[in-house]
Amino acid sequence: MDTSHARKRSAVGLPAASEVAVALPDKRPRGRPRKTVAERDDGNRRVELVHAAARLFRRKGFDGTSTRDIATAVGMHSGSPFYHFKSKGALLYAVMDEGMRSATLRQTAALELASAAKPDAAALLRVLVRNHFDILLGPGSDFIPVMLYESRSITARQRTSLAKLQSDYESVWQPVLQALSEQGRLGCPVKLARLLIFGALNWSAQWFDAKKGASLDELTDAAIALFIGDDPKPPARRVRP
Amino acid sequence: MDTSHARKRSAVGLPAASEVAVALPDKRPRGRPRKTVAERDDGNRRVELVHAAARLFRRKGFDGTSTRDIATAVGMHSGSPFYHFKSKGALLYAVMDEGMRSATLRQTAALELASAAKPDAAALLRVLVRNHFDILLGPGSDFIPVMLYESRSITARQRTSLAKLQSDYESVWQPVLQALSEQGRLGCPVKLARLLIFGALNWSAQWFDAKKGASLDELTDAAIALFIGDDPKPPARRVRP
DNA sequence: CCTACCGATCGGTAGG
DNA sequence: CCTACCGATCGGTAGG
Repeated sequence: MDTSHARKRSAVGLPAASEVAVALPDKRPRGRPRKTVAERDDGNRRVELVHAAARLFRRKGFDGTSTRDIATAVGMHSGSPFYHFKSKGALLYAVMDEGMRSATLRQTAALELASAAKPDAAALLRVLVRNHFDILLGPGSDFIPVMLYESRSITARQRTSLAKLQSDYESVWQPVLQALSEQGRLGCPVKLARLLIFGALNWSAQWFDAKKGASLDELTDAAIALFIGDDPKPPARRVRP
Repeated sequence: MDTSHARKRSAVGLPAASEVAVALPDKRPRGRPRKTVAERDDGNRRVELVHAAARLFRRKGFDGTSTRDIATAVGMHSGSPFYHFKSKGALLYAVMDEGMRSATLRQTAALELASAAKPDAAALLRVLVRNHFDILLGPGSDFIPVMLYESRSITARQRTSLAKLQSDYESVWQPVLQALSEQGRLGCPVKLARLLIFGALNWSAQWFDAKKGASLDELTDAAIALFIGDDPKPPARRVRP
């Protein structure tokens, strides 16, 4: 995990004009030192911006975050984010796009891994739910909450693109829910079940506190038990004695 | 339902200065006509402001709504809302406070009404869920969504007051959930069940569309079936043949 | 990516 | 509740 966006540019930049005093004699290699290729500006300043934006958009909302806030968070000056993104809205969309793609990839991988054990549908749902909680509440989990709670601020065109990504994410769940429904363990139509279940999970972003209350494992147990009943499931494993 | 906030004040106000030409001779009863007592300004301009604020805060968010937007919505000029509320944040809190009090009152009344029939806990849960959907998605239902999705913008002190009101609302549900839990129909601890159920319900504010898809009755059936299983429940009643 | 800046908008207030 | 206004802040841009 890259945490380099914590450094402040100004701390290693040129001295302020006021410190340079009058005019320097015209030596050749003066001014801003040319960066050796890919030394500082290896192009993932863009990635840093997206991460900082995700964190701030989540904490203060899109409208409550200024592009200056974001610039400051990565040690840039106020106009510089617009060198990387043509607008504040483009930054928001980048957060959402990255969040959705990464979430779908993680779920697909988790499902593939779990499939080796020939699990039943309930076990697969458990995998999806547990992963969903991790995506939503785990470390560095600002992207999906922003996606969920700031979608009001994207354009119609962006909304269309995002709907495609959301549908990709849903389609990972679809066969699992379908199987459970056919086993009579869902209690209501698949489509409504998906919406209600996503709601129950997504809402946790509003109240979950990693430092107290249930763990993500306990949360997963509770959700599965609530949705598909008290069927075969491992005894509640508690980490602390 | 009062819809008078749709009228524009300017349409019945004084002509603009440019239309009055030079100086009028000093007749006595000129200028703004004195309103007969309680004719226009019967003090519920405040209520209109809260309603307009609720609608706008929901549609555009707190930070995305200007006090000028709200003033315009009720036919006031830009500074006038501050005659009724000392700040924009006070308006937000008024929306949330009103929303929570009204929700708790409605649920308490519904529960009292239903209790006449000596219903079991599942039937009571159905009443609460159905009412919750109505509060959240029915006509004029902007207050609770604002409360749910804009709480980031209130002060710590306001948050404390609001927590009390939220706890009042939860305590209406508590005995019902407790009873279901004791009957072994909940599948997980009451506290987690409440959080997950509220999540499933509250999330509907993000996707529910009154003009298509399930009705509130169907939604209620689905939610109950998902949470407490396929137990005694009336056959799904469809309005359309 | 910085510097310097622009026009627009915002919450809020004084004084009537 | 209106009028007239203020200082602050905002997204964004030109020009380097």
